Amino acid sequence: MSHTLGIRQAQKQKTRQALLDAALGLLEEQSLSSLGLREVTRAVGVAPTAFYRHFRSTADLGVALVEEALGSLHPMIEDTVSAAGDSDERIARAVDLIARHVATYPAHVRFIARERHGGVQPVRAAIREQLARFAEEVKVALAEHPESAGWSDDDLLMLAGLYVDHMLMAASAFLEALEGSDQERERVACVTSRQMRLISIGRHNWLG
Amino acid sequence: MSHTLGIRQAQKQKTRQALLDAALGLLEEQSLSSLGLREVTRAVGVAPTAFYRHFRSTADLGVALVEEALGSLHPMIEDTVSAAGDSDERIARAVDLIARHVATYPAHVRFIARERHGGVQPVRAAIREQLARFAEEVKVALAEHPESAGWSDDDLLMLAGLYVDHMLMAASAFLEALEGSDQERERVACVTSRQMRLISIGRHNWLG
DNA sequence: TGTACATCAGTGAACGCGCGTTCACTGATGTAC
DNA sequence: TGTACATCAGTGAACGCGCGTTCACTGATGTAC
Repeated sequence: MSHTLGIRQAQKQKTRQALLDAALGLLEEQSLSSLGLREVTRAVGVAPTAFYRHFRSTADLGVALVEEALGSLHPMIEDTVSAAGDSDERIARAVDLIARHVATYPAHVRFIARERHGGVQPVRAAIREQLARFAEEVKVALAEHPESAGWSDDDLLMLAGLYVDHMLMAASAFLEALEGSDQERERVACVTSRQMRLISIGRHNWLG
Repeated sequence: MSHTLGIRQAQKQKTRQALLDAALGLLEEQSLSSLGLREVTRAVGVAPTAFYRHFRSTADLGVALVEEALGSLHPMIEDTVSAAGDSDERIARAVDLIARHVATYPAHVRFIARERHGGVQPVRAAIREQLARFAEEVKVALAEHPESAGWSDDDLLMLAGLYVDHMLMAASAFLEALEGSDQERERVACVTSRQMRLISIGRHNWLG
């Protein structure tokens, strides 16, 4: 039988998650450096002092949110880059996955886009570290492709970095279009596809 | 003879600029949505109420900062994209210009990177608008190149958008490396150059 | 040039308010026997 | 199973503080004659 959390631990985790969720909601309309501890506890319905049982500060909560937000991206990235099919099929699949992810976790995407260059140093550092790990993973996946024959490790990492950055740009563009019309979203998808194709063409003709 | 500002107007402009400069300094370590009006006036040495003679709110000041920060970019972009020489020379020149710009106006670059996706809607809108204007300018400049023969207007705009976004990514990478070693900055320059070359290769083989 | 009045950038006191943090506490849950 | 004690997530009062905004003001600058 599996280890069951005690009632106390389970309740604590539940409150912690409620704080994270409430913070993520509040962060749709402000940035972390202006998020107040009391705002968060008020939204959850606990006393301000309860906050300290879970986080040292809002910056600390922010770092936890980074793990949560970027954790959900890992499987998607794997899917995107290691999918079968020719370039155009892979691009179409990647754009679709990004669009779906943004529609499913808009607050997570907004949080990462906002705080990547935001005013809270530990959060910036956590995001940078996770994105570097992503780039490393993408690099490993790219190395598997037959098109990568003759590519140096350094060049693969350069390309992986370009992919990761561009994926984030695309996600943020989809986010802006989320409350817009279908047509607007279609335009973002179209432009993103063509930009990815251009990068892909650059890749196939690199050193060639 | 040119029109001379009255003493009153001149003094007012001086105070206004001092408020902008002080805000820009304070924004190196926080984001606009947490910047207080009193912080700014304290840094300048005027009464808090003086703020209202120049701006309705810190968001309003932020919009003014967007004009200032992105205004200084205009000539640089013109230079970069319409320069003579072959692709590699143009790329080397562009990377050098970006690195110099970041070293000269680090606070401006940080402000734009931070507030592009920041928590203050009017500021985000102002940045988006200015970047769209940049992309339009870049598109026009690109259309002049002989390599652009046969390109549709839409594809040129797609490419221009990719350039603008990537330029911002590069600027932000240089910014992170600003307080680092020469070696670190050299690495950023090297990776950026190769990414630009890959995009350039994609461009030359587009539809071909 | 001099005078009388208008303008308006910057002042300083006052306000009500929400903030982060401290502290001793409560009472449900966990543990040892 | 029952009892006695330990743990600790969440409470609620209290604190000092800085915030944004209001208001009537001052005095240098500008303007009309």
